[in-house]
Amino acid sequence: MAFSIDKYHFNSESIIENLPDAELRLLKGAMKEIEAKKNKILFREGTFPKGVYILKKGKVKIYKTNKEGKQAVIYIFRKGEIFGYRPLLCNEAHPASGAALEDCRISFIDKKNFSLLLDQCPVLVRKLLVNLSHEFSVLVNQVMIFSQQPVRERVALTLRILNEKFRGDSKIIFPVTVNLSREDIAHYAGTSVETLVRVLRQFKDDEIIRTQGRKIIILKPKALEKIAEFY
Amino acid sequence: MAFSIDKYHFNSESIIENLPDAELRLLKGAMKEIEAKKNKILFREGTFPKGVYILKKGKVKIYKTNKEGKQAVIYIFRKGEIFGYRPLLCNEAHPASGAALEDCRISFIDKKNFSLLLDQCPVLVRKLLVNLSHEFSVLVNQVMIFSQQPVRERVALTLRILNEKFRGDSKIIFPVTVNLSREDIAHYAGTSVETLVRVLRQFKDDEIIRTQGRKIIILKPKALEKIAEFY
DNA sequence: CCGCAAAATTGATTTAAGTCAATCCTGGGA
DNA sequence: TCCCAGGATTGACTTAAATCAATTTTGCGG
Repeated sequence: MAFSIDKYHFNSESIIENLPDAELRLLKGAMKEIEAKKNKILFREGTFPKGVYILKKGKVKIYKTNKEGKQAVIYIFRKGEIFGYRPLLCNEAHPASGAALEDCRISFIDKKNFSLLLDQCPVLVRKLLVNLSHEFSVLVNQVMIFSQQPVRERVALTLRILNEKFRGDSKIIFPVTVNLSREDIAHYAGTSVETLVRVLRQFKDDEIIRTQGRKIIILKPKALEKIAEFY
Repeated sequence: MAFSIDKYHFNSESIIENLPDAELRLLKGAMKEIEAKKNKILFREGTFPKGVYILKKGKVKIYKTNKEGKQAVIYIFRKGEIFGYRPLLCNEAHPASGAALEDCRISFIDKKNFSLLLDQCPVLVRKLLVNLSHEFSVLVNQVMIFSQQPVRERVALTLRILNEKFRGDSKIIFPVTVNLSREDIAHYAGTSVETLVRVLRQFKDDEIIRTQGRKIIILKPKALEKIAEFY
């Protein structure tokens, strides 16, 4: 089976894009524009959701903190992605926290409006269902990787995913510059900072990546796919 | 935060239970009863879904196999649970395989009928959306655990989950007898058979569990929760 | 543009858990 | 009921990755 980034990437942008006019109007009407500075926490694990977020600019990380204070990054959202609606749908607390990795611009739909939207927009409901199904597959893949793959493979996959997250809108795929702390990357790959750095060094020696200060420039995303490929 | 098994357990039974009469009739009309002997593979990872399964009797494991042939058990379904509909909704291949752990009786709804059902049953669609949201939270928790927790904690949680899966319908909660191969349990906990057995030995010495042949009798599910609790 | 605290890197050491190997048990089939 | 192959268990050893510790780099705030 060939590598496909879709197995590890949600791409929820299409939800809003292909909505019928009537539903789109309702959706836009319910939106409120908000700003979030870098490091701003949008919601905390264990709290009940206040609404839905659609990211217009910037990046947001979803993470869990264990009792020793160690973080596990579950997912990173890029521009265009919609999030925070899941726990709202099933009336549960957020299973994880969300924080801005960069200065963000966000369209926010509050709980009440979102609930009304769901009643009035059957196409939206179906689209959310489809999206959630795909997101689920992504998580299944992630569980498998964490439970089975060694750190080199995990880091390779993480970088390949970040390549997707940090590439611009243009079709020119590389080289992509990833601007994220070693700590966040390590926690995304499920390893320690030191171990991450050692793997990065290997990749540098193999000329798969290059670094510029703390930025990582991905030279050969295909090579990363090859390392991460387990099927 | 107190331990709650719901964080690790889907409990999709309610989907069918509280459906309006009209939708329930449609659903029942679309169902076909099938049998599956122990070890029968219902669907294979990478193939396209043929329909939806509602488990009437027995247990089914969902698992992925990596290129070295090693399995990761993602989830175990018990009587009453509905599965296999996710990839159908988003038109994707199954991300994992499904196999009967015991002789099973299953209600099956084929792809075409299920699609018709979705168009005619808005309540069902909403219920599936809610269920999927909850399942997602469960997976998020699982990713965190695998990426951060040591093997003792993982095994404790796995046993606590199996306690839930193998308890009967009665409200008498314990002692529950878990009848599953060491291999399946190890793959569920994301460890090797030998390591699993060593942890089981500790739990036996601590009188948290007892074994009878290959069966595991869970004496103190609360103690397992305590070990598994990370929040 | 300078200083410095925080972040990144590298090296040394420890440790948790996997692997390999040998033996024991057990439950299903003849 | 007994046999025995596959499953479970235990012990010895290896290894991957975490932790600890010291040093270098970097980019932000004044």
